[in-house]
Amino acid sequence: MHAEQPVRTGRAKRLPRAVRERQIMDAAVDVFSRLGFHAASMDEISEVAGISKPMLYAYLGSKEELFATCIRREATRMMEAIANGVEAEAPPDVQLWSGLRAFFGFVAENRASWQVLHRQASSQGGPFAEELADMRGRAISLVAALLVHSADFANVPRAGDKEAESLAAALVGAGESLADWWLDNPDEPAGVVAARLMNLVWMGFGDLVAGDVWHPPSRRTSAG
Amino acid sequence: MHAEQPVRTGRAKRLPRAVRERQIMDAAVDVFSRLGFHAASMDEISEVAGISKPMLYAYLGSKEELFATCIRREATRMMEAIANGVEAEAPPDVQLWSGLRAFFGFVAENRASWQVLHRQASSQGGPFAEELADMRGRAISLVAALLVHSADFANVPRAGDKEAESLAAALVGAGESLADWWLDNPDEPAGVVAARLMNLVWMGFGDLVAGDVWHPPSRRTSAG
DNA sequence: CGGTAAGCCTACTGGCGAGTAGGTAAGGGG
DNA sequence: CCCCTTACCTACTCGCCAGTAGGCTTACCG
Repeated sequence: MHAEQPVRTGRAKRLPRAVRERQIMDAAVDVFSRLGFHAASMDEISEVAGISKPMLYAYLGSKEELFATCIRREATRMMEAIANGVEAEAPPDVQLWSGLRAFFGFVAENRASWQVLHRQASSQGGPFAEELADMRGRAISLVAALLVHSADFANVPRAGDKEAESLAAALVGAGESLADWWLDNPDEPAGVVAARLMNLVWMGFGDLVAGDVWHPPSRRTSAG
Repeated sequence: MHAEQPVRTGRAKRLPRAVRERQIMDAAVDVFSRLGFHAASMDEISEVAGISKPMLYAYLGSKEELFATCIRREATRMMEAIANGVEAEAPPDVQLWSGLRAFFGFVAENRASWQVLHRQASSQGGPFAEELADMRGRAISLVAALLVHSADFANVPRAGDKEAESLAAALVGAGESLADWWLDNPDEPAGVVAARLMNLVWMGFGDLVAGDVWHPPSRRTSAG
């Protein structure tokens, strides 16, 4: 978690704009993630950021603009983390596995980012939902493409696009939900949780209850 | 969807309390589902309900109480719909299948209820989250129990409770997410969407891309 | 060592919305 | 037919919060 320093007695130290903007964004993500868009006040954000309210407006514009900017930044961070984690040249199951691991790794180290993305953004009807739905749509498309590629890979007639997309939506939702559950039950490392989801979606309950599980290929990459 | 009559010119007709309370609850679910808790105003709810604001307070208490009551009512309705749909004496896969079908059927016919439950309630930090998390927890426990039962059924050493619970959380999340996706892509009937999720979680991608699919019992005879 | 611009502040306004005070109709039992 | 309880209303108060006006201070550049 972040440990913002709310010690704001008197005037704040003079800092270059870029640095302040970063601080403000960090504070905003923190507050939005805890309280949600409406319940969060610009006063509180400015306090957490360690500056006064007019600075918020001078640098980041209105509350809505600030929130949208937060979503965009955090969404980009997450997508990049996942993209960096995926082993693009590996077979489909390993691609999915590496993607899941990267996702849970990101959530583990960015709880606030995750909360702001998953809970807050999706429940506000404003222009934020677009921003968020857009990123979510890209994630779903990515997974859907992977599914279609899996079918090609296995020399099986590819399913309809709608079917792949709906399955991808279900998988993305399962990941989100499991991430939420994990925040409430943080006993186990990211890899274990990711492996569970991998087994669920790749093997299915039918195989799991029969004792068949999916294993990652024996470690070929030292990066693991 | 509901078609509330906002024709409120002058005094409302005199009605017994129970009937009014019902109308108010319907209006509240409608407005909360569209706007979320904070953005919804008591003025708008009273207007949609066709009565004046003090009646809200006289009958349903504060805004928070009203919201909590809405969640409780809709959650109960949904759980009952699912419980009625599940074939309790059937084998595990059929139980899961019938449960999924009941769930998607409920969502299809109660969009507003679903929105209020899934999006609004979970994102408010207040006492509502408890109400909602409670029901969601019951749903997850139910699914987890089904999973454990599946393992017993198949004579396989049962997995840890944590494992079953996390898998159940993933499944519930997949259902929620797929339901949301479905609302944006309402081309297909509930049964088809339910069948997709059933296949995903029971067979897994690994089997699906290999061409193995799960069929409901009526058609299973020809497959075996 | 001044001038100026960038960074920062205190102290307000204005509106929206939760919740209430206090009063008016309408049905129903005596 | 009259009264009283229950249903219902208009018209407020009051606090919170987004957004702003207008002024102070400090670093850097010439």
